[in-house]
Amino acid sequence: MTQFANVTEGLRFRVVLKPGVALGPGKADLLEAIGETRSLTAAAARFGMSYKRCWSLVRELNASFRAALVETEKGGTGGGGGARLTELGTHVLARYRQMEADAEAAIEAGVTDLRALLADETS
Amino acid sequence: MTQFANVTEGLRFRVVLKPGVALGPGKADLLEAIGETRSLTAAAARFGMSYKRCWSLVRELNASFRAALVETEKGGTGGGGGARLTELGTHVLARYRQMEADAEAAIEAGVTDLRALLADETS
DNA sequence: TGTCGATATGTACAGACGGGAATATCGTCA
DNA sequence: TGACGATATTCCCGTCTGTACATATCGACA
Repeated sequence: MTQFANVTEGLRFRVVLKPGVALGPGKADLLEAIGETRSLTAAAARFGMSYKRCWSLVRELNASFRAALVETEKGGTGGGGGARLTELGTHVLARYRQMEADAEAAIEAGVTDLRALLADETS
Repeated sequence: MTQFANVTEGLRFRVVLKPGVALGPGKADLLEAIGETRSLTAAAARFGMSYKRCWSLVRELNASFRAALVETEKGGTGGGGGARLTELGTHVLARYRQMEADAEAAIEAGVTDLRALLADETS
């Protein structure tokens, strides 16, 4: 149960911006989910991720960039708090998605080639 | 000491060919080193990597593809054995390097953009 | 035939990662 | 003003990864 079924056959890669700072599918998906659910708890639940991990990733992201990508509130509105993407967060996410698509297109031929060389399997 | 200084400032990404099979900078560098040193021990030492880890990665690679990427001999010739890249191994390595370059070019603009948004640091 | 140097392999141990649970904090609303 | 629901934070512990150590194996060569 180390890794769930989230890793499908699709191409997954992560961009290392700096030795300690990387942006990959996990964080991107999380940002997206936060933007949609407007809640860390809900976003985490979507992936079966623990709240703690979700919050750790958000903190990491916020600390890595010059401004927060995710803004949170504790008490209040409606339920009792919430989260939302900042403008920067939205921008970063969009950028990543674009890079993802670009890179995928760039190495598509190579991936096809390499996959043909893999050992036979039922997959 | 979990991560050494191997992760430079350059762009590092890994290609996931199949859920369990990934090809990244580590394995590529290792393949390259094996091709040059013709020895698992020497290749491992080059990165300060333990011999066992080196051998595990090689085994993993060989098992993943339809044929071995690295061929080894136990006793004999000169010192007492050795290793070398097969034709397939050479091909796979070359392919990966090409994909690496292509992808890097494709997302270069995005990386530049995102890096400009990182928190200020001495790096 | 015995030595040497490399591959091949298992065992034990240490550290990192992540999960779970418990707890604190906060602000709106009934 | 008290309850609720969400964020925020810490501790404990199991799991996994990889290192270190030890050892087996093998084949050319002196």
